[in-house]
Amino acid sequence: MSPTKPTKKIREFDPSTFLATIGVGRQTVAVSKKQSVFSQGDAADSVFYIKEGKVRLSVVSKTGREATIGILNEKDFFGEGALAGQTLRMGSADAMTDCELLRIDRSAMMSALHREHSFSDMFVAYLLGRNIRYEEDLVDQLFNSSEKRLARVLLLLAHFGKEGVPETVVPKISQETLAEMVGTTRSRVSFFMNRFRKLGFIHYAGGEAGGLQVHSSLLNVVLHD
Amino acid sequence: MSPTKPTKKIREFDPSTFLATIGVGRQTVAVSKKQSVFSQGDAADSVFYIKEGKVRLSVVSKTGREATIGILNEKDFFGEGALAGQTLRMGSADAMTDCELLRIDRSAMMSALHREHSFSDMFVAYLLGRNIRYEEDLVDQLFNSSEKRLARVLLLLAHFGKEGVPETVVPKISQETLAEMVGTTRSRVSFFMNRFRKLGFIHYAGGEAGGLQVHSSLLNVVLHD
DNA sequence: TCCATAGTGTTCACAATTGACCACTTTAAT
DNA sequence: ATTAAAGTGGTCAATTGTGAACACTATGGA
Repeated sequence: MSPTKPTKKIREFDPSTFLATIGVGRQTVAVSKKQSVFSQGDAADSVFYIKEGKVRLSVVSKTGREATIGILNEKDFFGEGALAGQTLRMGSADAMTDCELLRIDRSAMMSALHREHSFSDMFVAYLLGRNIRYEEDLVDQLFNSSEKRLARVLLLLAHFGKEGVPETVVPKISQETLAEMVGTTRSRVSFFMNRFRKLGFIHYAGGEAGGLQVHSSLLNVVLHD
Repeated sequence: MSPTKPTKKIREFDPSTFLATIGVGRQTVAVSKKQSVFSQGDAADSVFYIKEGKVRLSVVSKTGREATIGILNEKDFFGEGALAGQTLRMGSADAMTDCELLRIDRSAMMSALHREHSFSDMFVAYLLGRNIRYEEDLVDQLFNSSEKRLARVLLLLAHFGKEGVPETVVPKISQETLAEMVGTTRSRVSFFMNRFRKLGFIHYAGGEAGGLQVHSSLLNVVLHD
C-alpha cells in the first residue's frame, strides 16, 4: 500500500505563506472528483501542492496490476520526482474529492527553494516526514500479513485521534482500492472486512454519505498480534 | 527490502565541502566492520554522513523478525529521522565494512541547513532521491514475487552499470541478510539462488575476496516476466 | 590444528495468497 | 424508473510462502 497518514505535526506553519511568494510559474488548478491530475508516463515538469482535497497516487505494473502508493491530503506535495531529475511521471495522481491544487513549475519551485530560506526549511521537514512514512509503509509491508496491513490502513484512513471513539472512514472507499493499498486481492479484502465486521471491529454505516465506522481500539487488537 | 541503489547522479558535487563548514557539533567517527552505529530504541540526536564504507539499516519487529531496510554507501546520510522530531531511533545501523562516518548533532545540522544555501539544496536533492528509492522499493514489494524481488536486490547490489558484463556483488552477503532484504525466508533464498545458478544467471566466485558474480543481462530476464 | 560458529542445501507439512468465477446488490446515468 | 456499470460476498483449485528441522561445509579463532 501504503497509506499515508493524515497530516502530522511536523509542519507547524502553513506553506501557503511561502508559496504565495512564488510569482510566475505557479497556478491554481481546480480538479473535480475522480479526475486525473497526471498519469504515469506523462512529462514531469512541475510539482503539486494540495490546498484542498484528497489525491490518490498509484502505479501500474508491467502486468497491468495497480497499486495505491499513498493518499495525500491538504498541505501535501506530490510529483516531487520532477525536482530530482525525473522527466516522466512514474505514477498517476487522481483526485479522490474535488480538489484545489497549486501547480508549480519545476524552475519556479527550484528558485523559490533557493530564495526563501524558510520555505526551504519547511520543504526539508516535509520530505523528512515523507521519508519516514515511506519507511513505515515498507516495514509494514515486510513484516505484516495482509490482514494486519488491512487493519493498519483502515486505522490510518480513520483519523484515529480519539481513543475508543468510533471514527468514520473516508467517503466510500472501494474494496478494490483497499486491495491496491494493502497489496492484495479484492476477494481477500472482502474476506477480512467481513471477519472484522463479525468481530465488531468495524461497522458498515448507512450507505448515504459516510460508509464505514472503525472502532479503533478494537481493530488495534488485530495489529498487536 | 529494500535495497538501496548505489549512489546516483543526483548529487553532482561533494557534500563534504559543505559539511566542512559545520564547525561545532560534528565529529568524525571510525566504526569497524560489524560494529553497531546505533540501535533501535536509542536516543536520536544526530545525523550521520558516510565518508567511507557501507552501512546496513535494519528494523526488528515486535515478533523478533528482522528486516533490512537499506544498504547505504559513501555520500549517503542516515539517521535523518532525528531532524524530523523523532526522539528515538526506529531502526538499527550497523557497519558492513570498516567505515568512516561523520556524526552531526541535530542542532548543528539544522543551523548548517539554515546558513548554507547550497548545502540545503543538496540535502533537498538527497532527500528527493531517497524518496524515490523508497517508492521503488515499496512498489517492488507490492508487485513482485519473492523470486523477482531477490533478482532485483541482486541487480541493485551488483553495480550493473555496464550492460552484459558480469559484476561482482558486495563482499560476502549472507543468504540470511538477503532474505531480510527481500522479505522472505532464508530457505527460499537458498532455493532461488540455486535456481539462478543452474540457469547461469549468477556464479559463485572463488570464496576469497569476492563472492558472487551477477550476469546482469541474464538476471534481468527474471524481472521482466 | 581443531573446534565452535556461521552459513548452506534441502526437504516437508502446513498456512496464506492468488486469480478466476458467479450470483447478488448498490450506484449512477439516461 | 430502468438499465448499465461498479462494487460485494463468496467459493475453489492451484500456487507460493512459512517455519522448523537436519546434515553438511566453510571460516575464523584459540
